[in-house]
Amino acid sequence: MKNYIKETVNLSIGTEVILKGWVHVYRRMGKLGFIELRDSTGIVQIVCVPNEMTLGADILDNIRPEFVLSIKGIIQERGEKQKREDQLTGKIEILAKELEIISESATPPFEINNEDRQANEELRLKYRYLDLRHERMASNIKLRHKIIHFFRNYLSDKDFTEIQTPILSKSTPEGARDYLVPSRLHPGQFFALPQAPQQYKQLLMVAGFERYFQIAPCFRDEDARADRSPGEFYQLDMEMSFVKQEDILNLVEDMITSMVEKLFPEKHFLAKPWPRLNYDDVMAKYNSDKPDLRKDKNDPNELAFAWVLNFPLFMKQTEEDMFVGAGKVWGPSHNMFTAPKEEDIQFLDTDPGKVKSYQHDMILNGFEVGGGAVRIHDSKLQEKIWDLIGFTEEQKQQFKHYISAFSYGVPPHGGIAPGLDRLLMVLLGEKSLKEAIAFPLTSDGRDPMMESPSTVTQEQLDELNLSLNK
RNA sequence: GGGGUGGUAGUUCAGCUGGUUAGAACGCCUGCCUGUCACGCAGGAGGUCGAGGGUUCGAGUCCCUUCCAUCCCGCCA
Repeated sequence: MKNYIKETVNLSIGTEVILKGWVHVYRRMGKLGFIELRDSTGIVQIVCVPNEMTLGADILDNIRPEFVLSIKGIIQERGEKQKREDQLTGKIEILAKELEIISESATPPFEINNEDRQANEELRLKYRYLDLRHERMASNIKLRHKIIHFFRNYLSDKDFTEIQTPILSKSTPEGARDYLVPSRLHPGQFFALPQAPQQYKQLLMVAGFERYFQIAPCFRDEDARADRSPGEFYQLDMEMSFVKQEDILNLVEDMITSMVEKLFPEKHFLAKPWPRLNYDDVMAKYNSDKPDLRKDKNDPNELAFAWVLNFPLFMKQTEEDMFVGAGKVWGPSHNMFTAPKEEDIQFLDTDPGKVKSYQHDMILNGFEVGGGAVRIHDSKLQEKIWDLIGFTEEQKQQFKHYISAFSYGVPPHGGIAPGLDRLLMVLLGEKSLKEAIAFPLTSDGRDPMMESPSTVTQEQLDELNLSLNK
């Protein structure tokens, strides 16, 4: 076994340790060698004095950055002039006794130990396994883990059950373009990757789980933006039964607030509790449904969370929108399962544009970091909504499982799905989602490291009954 | 699909109204150095200036074509 570098500060002077890790920086002072050794927990200085070494003194000339080394040595206090108060291990160093090269490294295409000089994004992604060695990137990915860990514990303690829903799913006429997966066993038929586990989580409520969550991958075949990954992204998908909108907002607000206070203690909230704003007011005042409410945009630690409520249930469609039902004026402003406010149901027939919904958006510093709703749990009302947005009988048939399920006792339910990537990006103060994701795609949906997407063999295509037309 | 910006050394970039052998920093290689920590010192290698064509006595620089990157719009219930 090895010792972790962060342990060395807690062990007493004179303790023998075995450290294994990467050469972060190597400085040669004649016969002396100073290695800054890096492992997953930190960096410590190794002092190599040939006279003191029983093994490896002869290889001091051969050491290069990013070599993997094994070092046996003694913890010693640094001389007064050598102490570095700003570093975790700055008061100590390791006097090497034995040194071995475990693995050599080619010269990296960019510098690992210099965060200031950043290579361009495509090069970083091509060598992502090296880019992730940068302290900032590693720290981002570890924080992502801590956030997910916090949410899991928080929700588990509140009787939520984490459930995995299928990745191979069904194409339905929802908002975004689907990723399709051809079925080999059923020629001519396709799975779709889920845009969100929307129907599954509602069916889990029908099943009686009452409280569900999932760290859910979502797939949408749309072009990227700075705050929108191409292809896939992760949401903390949640759904609860027997709740009102108020209950959902309170629970999520407490969860996010607690997480931020624990993991980002330097951050401060512009307002607690979060403001709850009307969609109409927000649009009138800011001309955006996700306004940046910060008072001081130069303060990197200011967090302006807010809820946006009372969205219209429908939006007028232009001909080009054509959500479904060609020629129909109204389309769902969010998703078609969102419940209308009870007091507005009377307007469904006469003035649909007037109907407000139980949609709730969570916004932060100008980003939408989560959205959800209280759902329709009355199948008659659901069918009425579908008629209004112009669903054909054929389209309704694609949801017959859903209507069928809703005939067997449905609890009132609702939920939300905070976007993990985007939330993390804002909390980290990063300008790109890619800084919050271990292996992101480029903006045009490629992976320069794996070189995906890629062509496949004719045999694979034949087996799937696919042919490519030029 | 439309628009903006960019492509020069391994990396990040400079290179003026076209003019000798295309530069800097860091990285890399060699040598020296027993307390460095942005180590230092001395020396060195490294370039199809994205590609193709054109204008010109002469093109990294101007023009055309094309490829690539990146951002925005469309799109994203």
